[in-house]
Amino acid sequence: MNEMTRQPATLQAVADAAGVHRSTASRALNPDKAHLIGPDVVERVQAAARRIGYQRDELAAGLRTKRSRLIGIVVPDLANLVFAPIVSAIETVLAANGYSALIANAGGGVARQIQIIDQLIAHRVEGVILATAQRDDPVVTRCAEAGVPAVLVNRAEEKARVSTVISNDICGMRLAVEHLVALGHRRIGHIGGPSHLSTGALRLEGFGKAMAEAGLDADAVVTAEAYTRDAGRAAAIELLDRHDLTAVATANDLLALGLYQELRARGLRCPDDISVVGHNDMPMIDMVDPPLTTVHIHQADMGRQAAELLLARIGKPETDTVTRVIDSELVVRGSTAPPRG
Amino acid sequence: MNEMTRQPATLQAVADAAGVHRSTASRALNPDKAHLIGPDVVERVQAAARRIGYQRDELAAGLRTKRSRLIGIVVPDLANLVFAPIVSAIETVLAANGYSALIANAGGGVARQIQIIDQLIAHRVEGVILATAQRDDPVVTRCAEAGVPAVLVNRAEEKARVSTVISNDICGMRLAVEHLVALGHRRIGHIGGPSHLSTGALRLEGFGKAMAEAGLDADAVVTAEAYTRDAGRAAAIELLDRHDLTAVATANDLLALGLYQELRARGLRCPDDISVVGHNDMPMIDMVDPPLTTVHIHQADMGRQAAELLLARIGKPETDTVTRVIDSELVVRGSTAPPRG
DNA sequence: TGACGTCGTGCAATCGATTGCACATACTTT
DNA sequence: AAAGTATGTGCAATCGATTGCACGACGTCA
Repeated sequence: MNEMTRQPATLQAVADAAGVHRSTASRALNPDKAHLIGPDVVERVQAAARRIGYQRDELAAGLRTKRSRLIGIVVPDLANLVFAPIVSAIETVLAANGYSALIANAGGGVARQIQIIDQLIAHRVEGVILATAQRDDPVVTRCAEAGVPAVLVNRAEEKARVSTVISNDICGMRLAVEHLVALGHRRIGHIGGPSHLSTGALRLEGFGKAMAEAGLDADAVVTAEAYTRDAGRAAAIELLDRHDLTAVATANDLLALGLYQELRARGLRCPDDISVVGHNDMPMIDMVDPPLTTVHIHQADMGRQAAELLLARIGKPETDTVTRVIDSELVVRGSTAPPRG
Repeated sequence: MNEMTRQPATLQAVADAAGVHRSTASRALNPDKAHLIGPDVVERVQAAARRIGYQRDELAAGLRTKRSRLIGIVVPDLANLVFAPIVSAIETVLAANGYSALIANAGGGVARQIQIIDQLIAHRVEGVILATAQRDDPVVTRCAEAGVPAVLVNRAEEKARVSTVISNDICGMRLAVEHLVALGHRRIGHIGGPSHLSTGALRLEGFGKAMAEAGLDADAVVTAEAYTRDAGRAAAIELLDRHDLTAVATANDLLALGLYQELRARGLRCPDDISVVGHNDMPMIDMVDPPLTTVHIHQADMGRQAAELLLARIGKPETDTVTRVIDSELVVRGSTAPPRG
């Protein structure tokens, strides 16, 4: 019950307390090497370690072993609800495997992102998970240069240079359109996400394909500047000014909320006047008014798989890069109904 | 343009490239010590560093300097929307000061939390920010033992051992009650948070005081097991079964949502039959049906201040512990109205 | 009894950067 | 011109843990 509060106990202190050399103590404390040491000594060292409250210094150990047990996670914005479940799931998997998560907001532009990734590299992260990927992402390039394994989640690059876990964006948007068509809608518009993001591009593609299959025109399309309510509303204004629609499929729930606001401002009612379908099924979106019909993506599952992919890669660097596409599902709530008349 | 991808450049390599000793290179690259070195040499070293793509190894540097430039953040659940803005703000401040955030989910019990904090300590975090504090928290004790500066955010301990940033829980709840009283409500109930959390205890206290000041009985009180929708609904069932109320003030928005569900199940309408006030004003809560009247707490501000407090403490360890109480504000939306009849 | 394994432990180098100290050079000062 | 003072660099120890190698002790077998 010593007062070990001032100077954290070092391995040398344990060794002294147990009357052995510090290398012996090191081995005794390492499950993988403990068999090299006599059982009685192992016991003695472990007892000493417990007694003086020894805690291994990951920093020092990492210097020698080149293993920081740190994984970097980069998200566009932690406060964005879409990413919370993904990050949470990633962290859980990492923790279960003895890794800690170094999480960074990458709000700003690409320059800032590079800066962030360099910061992570400086901490010798063993790998990174990026939720920020653009269709051609300089950050991925930077990771490759630095030899840091990277995995993409939620957003993909145009050509898959690294392992990636995304939802089936094309298929998801198809579900949305098919649902609207089945309800009897013909004049269907689309509020798309930024085109430099895979989600924006692929969901737009899915929209086009599904509309064509239904024999409908897909010309009522406006692209939002960002995945925000405000950008959604701005896009909605443009879309509604230019087209006479009975339904809109949006690339993202926040965009749908922006559309909600504009509908309300125009005195239009959802779903009576216009049906709306979102995308992502972010937390709480089931509580909005009206409850949003949306495409549910398995965020926790994506996060988990991304983490597992990265850990596998770290364990076996020559592993092939794979792209996992997670199917999404339509969740019908109150924002869609047959068109009037 | 060398292929530096395999072995990351070391300081020694920079020194060699610049034709100086590595200690000189170290100083030339450190803004605080660069003045010790000749301007021309500094220039030469920096050029060399740039040329071979040198990146300082925080791990190795930290070993010597005892500065990891890492801050631990512990939250109950990253996927919980209440914490997202707080964590996001913390991370932003840390990044601006050259620190990185090591974030951990502390879902499980106290044992798991201790394990997590030990993991953080093993990474030699220079400080931790805890959003998990119980009224008497063993994790805080553990930090004190290990000599790691800690700051509490959102939830406080009963006796302030470390600096803390919380919202004015008592006052916030008073605002809620006063609002309901002003509308004409007399029979007002309360769904409280877990009593081992400061938010639960203080908001309950605020409820009692405000009711007393209004000359009303504060006996319609039920405590929820946790801050979740399900626990809120369970508490709502008990509360509604036992009391005939016209309004309920809840300790948390999620609890209010649970109450919403139960009201709907019973065919009661909000605010026509029962008014509801939430607490926290979490993201998106303005979009629920009906839009929730709630007490807005300045989450980003709290996160920012917590981070600043911690950084100040790290810079100057003898700093006094302070408790910052951030005033909250009532946001009136659609879930409150005068009682009928 | 001597050669040879095996097993357990200690020694010392190593990871990469930082820093107190010593030393050499140049520049004042009297 | 000698002594004294900046000024700029190099040397080597240091942070804490890991690990290849060597060495001593013990046991076995011939």
